[in-house]
Amino acid sequence: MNIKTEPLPRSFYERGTVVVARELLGKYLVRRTPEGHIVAKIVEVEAYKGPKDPASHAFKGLTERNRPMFEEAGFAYVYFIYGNHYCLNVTTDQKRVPGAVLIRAVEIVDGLEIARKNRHVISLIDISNGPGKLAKALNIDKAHNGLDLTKGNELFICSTDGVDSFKVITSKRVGIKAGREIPWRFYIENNKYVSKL
DNA sequence: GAGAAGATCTCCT
DNA sequence: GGAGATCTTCTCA
Repeated sequence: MNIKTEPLPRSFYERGTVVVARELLGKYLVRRTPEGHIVAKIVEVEAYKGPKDPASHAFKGLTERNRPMFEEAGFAYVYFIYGNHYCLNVTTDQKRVPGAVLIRAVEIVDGLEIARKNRHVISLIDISNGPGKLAKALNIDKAHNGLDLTKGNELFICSTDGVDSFKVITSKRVGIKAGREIPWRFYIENNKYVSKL
């Protein structure tokens, strides 16, 4: 199986948020840094929408913070939370229709030494099995907020040539207080990098 | 301008 | 299994 170097096109992201979230599983997140590149397979995601989703940042309408969710699809939406952590999202759906997919966990397949250095942990799994962890491992912060993921620059997402078969598990979202009952969390079955079962 | 809450992680028991 | 860390953003006065 070979990883393509072409970023996914804008049209991939300009669909319903839940569909995009599901299809992002098994895709590869590529991060280019001065020290080298890191490639990470996406193994866990959550979908967040707009006015009908009480857990979403866009629930109460447009603010300066959630603006990327209302803009065009295929951009990074990075926000800072709990005084410690960044979370990486990908914007989806049509312009003015808020939507984003939170990338919750990845499996690093290349550039492991760089990621490990960013994280200061020994355990392989602990490097990237959570949204705050993977952002730190890939050295992603608010400087990447609003970055276009279809340009193939320092951060983008691409697919693979071969067929990577896996089973997708659907479950309820994690770490939120409102909208818990909506089953918009998706992950790859039996992947040990998934944050919680 | 102040206060509260938050899509989490880590350490401690 | 539980609580503290720690700061940005939003809301209200």
